[in-house]
Amino acid sequence: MPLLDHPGAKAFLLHWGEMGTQWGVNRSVSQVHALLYLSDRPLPADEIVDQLGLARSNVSTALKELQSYAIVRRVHVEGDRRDHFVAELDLWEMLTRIAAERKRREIDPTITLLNDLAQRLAKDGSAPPRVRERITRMHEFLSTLGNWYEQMRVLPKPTLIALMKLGGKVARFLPGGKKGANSG
Amino acid sequence: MPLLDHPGAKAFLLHWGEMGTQWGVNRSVSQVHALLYLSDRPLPADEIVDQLGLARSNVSTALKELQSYAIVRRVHVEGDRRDHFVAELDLWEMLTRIAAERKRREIDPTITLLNDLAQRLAKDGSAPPRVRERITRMHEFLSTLGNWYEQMRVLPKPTLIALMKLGGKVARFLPGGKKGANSG
DNA sequence: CAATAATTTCTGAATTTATCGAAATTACGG
DNA sequence: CCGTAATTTCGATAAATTCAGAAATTATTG
Repeated sequence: MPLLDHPGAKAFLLHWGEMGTQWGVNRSVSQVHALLYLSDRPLPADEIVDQLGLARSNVSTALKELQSYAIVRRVHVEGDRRDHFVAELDLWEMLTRIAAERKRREIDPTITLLNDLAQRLAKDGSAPPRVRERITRMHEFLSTLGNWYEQMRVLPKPTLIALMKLGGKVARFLPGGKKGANSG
Repeated sequence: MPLLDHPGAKAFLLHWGEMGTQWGVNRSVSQVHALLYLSDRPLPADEIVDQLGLARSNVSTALKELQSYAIVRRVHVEGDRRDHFVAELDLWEMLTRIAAERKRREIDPTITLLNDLAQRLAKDGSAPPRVRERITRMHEFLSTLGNWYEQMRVLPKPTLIALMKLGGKVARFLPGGKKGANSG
């Protein structure tokens, strides 16, 4: 029985698809992801086509995109020569992989560009001072964020989760921090 | 002299525009933002039109959108009856405002939907168990992230900056944390 | 409060992006 | 290897978005 016969499953899938479009991911890609996320078994492309009513080629492209984010992977199913696909089910893992890939695709090239521009502007006497200053600031800001991200990225997942659970309380540990530092 | 006569300024602006499209913001909006960010004075809409070569109506819409994120604001310029606009120049402030607005527009409604679905599925005996479990998990995950965000949001900006500068070292303060906890 | 400047809203054209179906390619089983 | 199933690539079309210009609205000045 098709997963999407269930209204809850369908509602989730439709919403997830819209969500994708708002974040610059095309609807087919996020719908395929939603379907695999809800599925209790690896699905072959054909079945995704049937359930979502998309063209075969479209599903192929979507699967490739999802694999490039490493949040879907190909698995072999005994006795079936078709490829099957499963979604990453650990949501924390899913989030960090998406973050990693978006940084790689979008943030890193931006930092590189800003770095070039900032260096060029520093030597260019004719550059409007404000432009130099603002681009330099933006470069510093994104670099700082990038460095922070790199440091978080390498922490073990349980550590990250613990930090998140700690929430605002982390501030207690800062030098001039709020009352009650280190005491709990 | 038009700001964009400078090649560095122009390169920044074009890149920023593309960046926007990849994150679900339309190019005009992010270009207007980039221009205001680089400008050393408040600009009236007309001047944005001239410098970017966009239609007046577009600029109007873009400014409205940027104001809805609270990263651009209208200012009055002595002796000129036209509205003028300036961008938020504190980049940390800019980031937190964008984050706040995107959460409000996209994440919060998703959590609401997932909450409804999870509740409904819990009572629906006919629901496929995997669907129930996965939707519930997603709901818990996003709620946890949302709660974390709320706690971070209310911290004073200097505290947030200090935490970011601390980077991976925050992990030292966790109960079973890495070597050297609390000793610095 | 009338005249006009400034701004916003609306509509349709142009461009871009998403999606499809056919054709080509690749992988597999006999 | 040959035939067939499975998958991907590619050109064409549909859908959606962006954008300009006209019309309507709002604000400001004298």
